[in-house]
Amino acid sequence: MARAATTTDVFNAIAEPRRRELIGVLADGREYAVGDVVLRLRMAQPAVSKHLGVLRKVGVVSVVKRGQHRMYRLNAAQLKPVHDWVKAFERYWTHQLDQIKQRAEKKALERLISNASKKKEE
Amino acid sequence: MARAATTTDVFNAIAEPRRRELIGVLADGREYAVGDVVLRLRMAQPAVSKHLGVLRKVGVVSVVKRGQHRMYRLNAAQLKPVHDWVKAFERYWTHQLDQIKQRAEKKALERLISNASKKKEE
DNA sequence: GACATATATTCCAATATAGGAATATATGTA
DNA sequence: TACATATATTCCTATATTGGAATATATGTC
Repeated sequence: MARAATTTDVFNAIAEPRRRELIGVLADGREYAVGDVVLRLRMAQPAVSKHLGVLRKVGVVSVVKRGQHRMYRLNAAQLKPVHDWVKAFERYWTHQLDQIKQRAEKKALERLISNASKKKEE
Repeated sequence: MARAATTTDVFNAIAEPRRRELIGVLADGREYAVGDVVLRLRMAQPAVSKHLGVLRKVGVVSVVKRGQHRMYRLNAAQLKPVHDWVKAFERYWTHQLDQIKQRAEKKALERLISNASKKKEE
């Protein structure tokens, strides 16, 4: 089996950094024509069209035609699954200094143990 | 250019659902041998080893040898970039009912406008 | 040493990609 | 109609992937 298509789900779609940049441009909630994005990101037009196509397929952006322009708008709600998933790990880095210290000490201890066992094994 | 390697960064690494499942197993912060994960997820052993290898390369898990076992542990802090990125869009879905209503109305209005302009263009 | 267990690595196949270049398709305008 | 603008699509190439099967590499135990 090959790697899952980028259009499989949001996780695959946002793995590509250019697409995250695209989303960044649309992040203010306003609609943008393809050309606007091309100018802002200085990306080739076909690249922008293709990336927007991927984002559209997973529902992260929506399009409406207006004259010869296609106006793209962010559909941020589709990013929620990513947020939900990663939010579960929030506590590992939000808990303040004392926690960080605790973890540093724990890590140092683990390193000692790890090194000790490595030496034994070599 | 081909798609970026899965080991390029966390975003690419977590795009694969099996790897998110792996992370899910390690989510309690305890360490697990490869065999433990194989049993829990009923995945083939080589698959587990490979996926853990990817996660290790991007720093999401760490390993220590212990006897014939390799104990993997989650390094959740490495997931922070994902959290930071997606957190910027939080407001789009966390704001309560009245906000959702507002958005629905806005959307309905936009749809009217969009349809109107579509009709003009056809 | 012989054998079992735990894990990693290699080889294979099929597949989807991203970018670039060229081209096609609308649409607007004179 | 002819031309310009905006956008999408097609074709190309190089590359990395995932899973499976087989195999290699520790390590533990008798």
